[in-house]
Amino acid sequence: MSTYLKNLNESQKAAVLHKNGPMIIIAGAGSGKTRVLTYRIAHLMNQKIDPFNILALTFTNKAAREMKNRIAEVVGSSEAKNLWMGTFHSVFARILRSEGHHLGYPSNFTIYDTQDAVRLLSSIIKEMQLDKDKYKPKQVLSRISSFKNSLITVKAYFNDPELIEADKMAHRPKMGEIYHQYVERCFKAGAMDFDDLLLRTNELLTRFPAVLAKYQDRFKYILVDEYQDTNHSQYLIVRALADRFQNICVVGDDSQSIYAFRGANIQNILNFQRDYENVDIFKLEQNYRSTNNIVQAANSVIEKNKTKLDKEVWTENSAGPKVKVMRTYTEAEEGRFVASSIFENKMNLQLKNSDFAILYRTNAQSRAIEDALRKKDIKYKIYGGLSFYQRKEIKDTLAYLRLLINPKDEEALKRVINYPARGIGTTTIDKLSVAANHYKKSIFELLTNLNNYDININGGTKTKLNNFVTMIQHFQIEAQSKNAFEVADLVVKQTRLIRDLESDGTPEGVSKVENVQELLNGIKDFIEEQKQKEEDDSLAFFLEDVALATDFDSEKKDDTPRISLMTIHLAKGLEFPYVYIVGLEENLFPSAMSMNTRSELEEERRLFYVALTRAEQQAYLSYAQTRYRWGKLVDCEPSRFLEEIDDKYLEYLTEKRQEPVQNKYINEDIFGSVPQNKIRFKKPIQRTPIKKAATAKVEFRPPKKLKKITKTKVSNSNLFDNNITVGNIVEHTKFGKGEVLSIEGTGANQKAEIRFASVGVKKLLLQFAKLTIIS
DNA sequence: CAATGATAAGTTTTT
DNA sequence: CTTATCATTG
Repeated sequence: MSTYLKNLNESQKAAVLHKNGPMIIIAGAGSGKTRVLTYRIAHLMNQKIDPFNILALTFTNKAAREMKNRIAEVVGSSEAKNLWMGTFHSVFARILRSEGHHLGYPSNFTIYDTQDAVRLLSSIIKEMQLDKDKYKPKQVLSRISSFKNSLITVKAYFNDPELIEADKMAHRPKMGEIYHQYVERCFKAGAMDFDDLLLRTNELLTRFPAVLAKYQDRFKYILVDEYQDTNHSQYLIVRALADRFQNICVVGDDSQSIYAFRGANIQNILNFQRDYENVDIFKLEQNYRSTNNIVQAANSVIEKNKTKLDKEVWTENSAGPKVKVMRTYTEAEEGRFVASSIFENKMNLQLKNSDFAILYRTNAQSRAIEDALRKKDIKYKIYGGLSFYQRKEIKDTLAYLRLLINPKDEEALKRVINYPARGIGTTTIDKLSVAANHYKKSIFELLTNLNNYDININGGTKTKLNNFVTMIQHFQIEAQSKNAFEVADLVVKQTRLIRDLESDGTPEGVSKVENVQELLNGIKDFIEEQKQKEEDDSLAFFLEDVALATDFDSEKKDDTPRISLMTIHLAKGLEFPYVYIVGLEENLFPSAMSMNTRSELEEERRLFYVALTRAEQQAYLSYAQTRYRWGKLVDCEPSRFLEEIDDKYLEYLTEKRQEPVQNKYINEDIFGSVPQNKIRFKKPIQRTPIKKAATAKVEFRPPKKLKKITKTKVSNSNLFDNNITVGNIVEHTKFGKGEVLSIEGTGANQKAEIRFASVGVKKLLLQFAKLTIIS
């Protein structure tokens, strides 16, 4: 028996050895799912299955890369290289490059990212003279996206009275027309958006039986990781491809389905046994990752969900410390708590930065944490957020490269035609855009022969336009003999893009120059890596890589160990010894946007489950009582998820019940005086009642407004007088009980001298000291 | 057409 | 508080 099988438990081994026919592996968090997938593929190859015949679809490129490397360790890299492995988007983008011509797409089609798509929609909405407040480009895009994910083409849309009616009711009667325009314009530009990569693949496989047969035949074994997060479009692709051999293996955990917002359909995993015949079911329920306290705490939360498959995650690991819960007054204090806790743990337990992760619900939360970490000089890395490739200077540089690969790429052209400024303004661009639509040609095509078309542009502008075209064409010619790095280098120099940034002089300008420089280095690295792997190192391929890259893919080689900061969504699939989950507050986590239906709330709960199960040794949960939102201080209630965890797995670092905060919630009347009897206690925020899950297909949600939260202002007036007096016994969150010896100063500067039992006499600024009067 | 300042709008989560 | 878009001026 092969050595790798010895590392598996019985159910893992069974899943690895199972050979033909449909199978589902329901893999609880931390149950060694990746290991099973890896060994299963390696095992297939050891059984003389040609890697060319194996298709493995993963959730991220990083997961694919890592799995490939691990397989290579078992079967050798020359074999592993031939596996078809990657995300749905990257694998089918590649197939569409060679098969797209059936659908009328060039092989060099551009992949529009979200920003490109939003910009295109903005211009369509503007051209149609629609009210952009009713037709918000981002909302329109998400609606179009859900159409595409459900395979509702423009034609299908207009054949469905219900959809048309729904948009009418939502005051967006022109939705269908916008959708139509959008699809046409993308097609004309030789561009596909993210959803097109899946939708067009479906179209390809449906309309061209020969193509379908070819890939059915090629992919004799298909494996899909994170199946719970596939959408309808992906589901259909898998079904079509697996139809011939039925050797389909899906792996997933319904409890970790967290991407419904982008069309993922949890029913795909729940219904797998109905979709295929004679399905063999494997359950991986033993958790190897976390302590028993973490496993049980997580179980106690996910139990509250109604929609789920039957499984019980358990572990033989030791109980470990309880999950610690911390309450703080402000988000800044929350940040300080996390930073000092990490600092202490590092010191006491001899841990590395890489042993820690801080997870949050929204990217915006990272700021307060960062500030605290910087003050403690703890090195960190933020994943996600504004990624490198989304920065303006990078997108501009890439737009030039995109344009010379695919001159029809209108969004790229609009980005760079006047950047750096060369005297071609919006008026000209609008005229060109209108003419391009009229002549059914791309703007670039018009530009190559301006005099053939009737466009009202004056001579001077025409010269400028011609110069631009000549420059791009020059790049195109150079690109035939130069490699991707040399071309990019030429572009940033000749377009004066880099010089424009350099002349800026501000610190931001300097960092932009560095970023562009880094992009060039990235291209260089890319070429070398691809050469080594004997794979495509063309500029076109680099652009595709970039379009589908996630933040994890652009990881810099950096020796300093750093703690990781990321959203919970990004943390899926990762694990860390110490995990801090911050911002456990109602309206933040669960998000205010997700409390309208049971299904949305259940997804938030699964998200919390994912967060908690990232931890191996110890999990910390924290929440703040006040937090800045849009620059305004708002009060927060602790998250319902905290109550949902069985108390016996928790340890509260602060008292569970929050005491009314002295000094902060005092009504300020118009005269600025502060009546003693007007101390306002926090009202519990009323929770949005849970409505029944919507059954509608793809509907716009009614606009939801963030509930107004009772807001009190902390001012620096005389608010701080009157409360604490000499002789009071007070309690401090850190120092415990103490007696007030004296008070000096007024207003914000008021200080009190207090003798604490624990630390002796301290002088504290009342404004900042967290004191509760006891007597 | 470009640069500057004013105002509005926005924070879920991402391939 | 930050970013994107708009309006005004040179």
